[in-house]
Amino acid sequence: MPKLILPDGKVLTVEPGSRIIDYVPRGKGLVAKVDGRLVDLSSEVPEGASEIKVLDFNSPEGRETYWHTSSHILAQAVKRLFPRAKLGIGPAIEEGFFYEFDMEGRSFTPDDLQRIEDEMRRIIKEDLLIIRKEVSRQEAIELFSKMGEVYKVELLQEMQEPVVSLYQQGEFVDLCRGPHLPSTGYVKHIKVLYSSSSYWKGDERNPVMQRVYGISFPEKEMLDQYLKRREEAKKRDHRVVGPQLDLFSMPSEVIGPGLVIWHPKGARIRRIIEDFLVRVHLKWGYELIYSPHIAYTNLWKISGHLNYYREFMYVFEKDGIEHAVKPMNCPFHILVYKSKKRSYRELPLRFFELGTVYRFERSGVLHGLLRARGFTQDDAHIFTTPEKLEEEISKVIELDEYLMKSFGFDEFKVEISTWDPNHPEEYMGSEEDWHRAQSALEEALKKRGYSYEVMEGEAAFYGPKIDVKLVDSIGREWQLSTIQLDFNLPKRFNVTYVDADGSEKTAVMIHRALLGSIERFFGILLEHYAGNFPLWLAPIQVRVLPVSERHLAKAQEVLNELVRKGVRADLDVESGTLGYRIRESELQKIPLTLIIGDKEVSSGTVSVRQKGKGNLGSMTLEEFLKRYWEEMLPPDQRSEVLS
RNA sequence: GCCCCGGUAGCUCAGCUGGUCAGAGCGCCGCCUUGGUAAGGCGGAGGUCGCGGGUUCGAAUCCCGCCCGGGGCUCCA
Repeated sequence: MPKLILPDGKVLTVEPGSRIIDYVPRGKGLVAKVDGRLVDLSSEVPEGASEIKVLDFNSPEGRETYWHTSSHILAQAVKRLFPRAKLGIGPAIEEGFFYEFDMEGRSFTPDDLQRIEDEMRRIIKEDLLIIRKEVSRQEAIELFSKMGEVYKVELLQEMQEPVVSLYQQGEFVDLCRGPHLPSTGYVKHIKVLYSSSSYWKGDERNPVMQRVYGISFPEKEMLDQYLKRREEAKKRDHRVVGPQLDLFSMPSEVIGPGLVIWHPKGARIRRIIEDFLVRVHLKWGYELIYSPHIAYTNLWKISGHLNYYREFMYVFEKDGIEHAVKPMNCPFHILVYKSKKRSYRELPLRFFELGTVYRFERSGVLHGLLRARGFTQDDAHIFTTPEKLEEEISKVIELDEYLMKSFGFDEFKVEISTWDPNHPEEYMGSEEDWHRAQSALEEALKKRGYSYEVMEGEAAFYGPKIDVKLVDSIGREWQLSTIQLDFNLPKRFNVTYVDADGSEKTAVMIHRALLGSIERFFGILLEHYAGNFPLWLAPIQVRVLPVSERHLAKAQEVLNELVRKGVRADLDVESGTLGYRIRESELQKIPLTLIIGDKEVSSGTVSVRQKGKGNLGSMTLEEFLKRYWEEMLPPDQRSEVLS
């Protein structure tokens, strides 16, 4: 007899041929997995089934089904309001769902979206049964042709399957693989978020579709929380906060899109980050190098980049020779390596550069600091022998972990991109190279205790890679570090070393950028902390604030002492009430404010106010410095660091 | 690049069915206030309404082109 496991872990024995939903109290399950196959809750227990798992919103499949059904409700609502809308596709996405429509040149207004949302609520209230039907492909083509759903017909014509499934809820029928919730009433709290245009099948030669995005949850609180998080993310937007705190600007109308100007305070933070990176890399056995910003395009002809990268490069001609601004640093690092004959004894060699590169990204993908045209990579290339590869990867991961934790990120997600073993001909390098490299990556991660996901077939043609995503303070994921093996460039540039037996061998090359780009990382950091940088990164660590002009001299004295000790401090010389100036200090997100008035002058103390914590009372300047000194230093310069 | 939306003072935005439509708040400057832990009061300066062209007696407002920004552009029956 098949057994059925409810989301709460309860196990029931069930009868084949009976409906799964009959064993599941309403609200306790959304979709079922029969021996690993996802099916509708309203389907029957198949003959020969052994295990049926009922899934709820806590499972990825449960959420996906929930959102997928939500997208059908969205489509039904749009069809009711705009009968001439033609259906495109409507999947669940990572968070939420969308459905796209051909609106005959019309686009949705905010008012339309509200009406759609209201209609969706009505459909949910109607609690329409969702019925699966299987028909022949031909039958389906006829049905959708009759309905004028040309896109559905197109999809059907591209399909191979002789039988397809339809899902019907009330008057609405859609071509869909499913599974779906049992009825529209299973969806509880929905919100239409925004609309945008896109192309049918993502191809700009195809008709324009109008996409409507939405989200839904079983609990009101979940929806509220989601909306609050979106709101919070919007408030943290680095493109708003950055200029607000006077850190940087991007006056694109004057200098062009995708380029950054670093203002004094932003430049300070950047310099602190860069100095920290340089010290740490030197400590970890890297050599610091510099390379030029331009070179003959021929250099990238050798590297092979020019062929498929040319449209992203800034190319210009001088003296009849074509030059390019560098879109990457790799070739230069290789040239450093090749400047002399290398012995296996000196490997691994690690070259590090804060390399500023320019890439002509398509205008539509630019996004503040996160996707710019000019940016600086924390780029390194490691040349090693195959024997030392795994240990070297392990070291890189350890360094990555140290850096991320130093910047306040504790949660990571790791992916390994491997080749597609069915198409080895699409990749550079031998099968042996790939197996050794991929297992080196996996072993290194395992040793460091990381769980990871293997993305088969996702590797570049030139080698497998590790990508590290981190999770920020409001739960968003960011792809940052990348550690890539390269079998291609060492061959193209003939990167070799002399081995112990006197033979010349090709070195293994690792590209790695851990922060990715300083600009992008800075943007993420800014959003992660919502501008409240930790003390060691804060552009102004301490503001000295005299209560009145009488106390200015004393305040100046305190400031001088702080500056002499190397603390980044400034003096508030504004007029206005004390309350106003404290507010100003808070809004500027200055971590520490020292207030100096009559009491402090006479007792020789300072009144300490910490951002977010308020008034901490009075203490001597020495006590204050002792208390915060360590925190003001970069992580590698604190006394608890032993290495 | 393509589609949709947008560009008004340093910032956030109102005005936009053509005619006191050059406005508000914040910020800035000045004066008064010298204040004890997140907004004291009064006054003032500040704008080629993104740029160029067109329609009109008249354009921030309507039309066209360009520049720049925002949201998207298979996670996919």
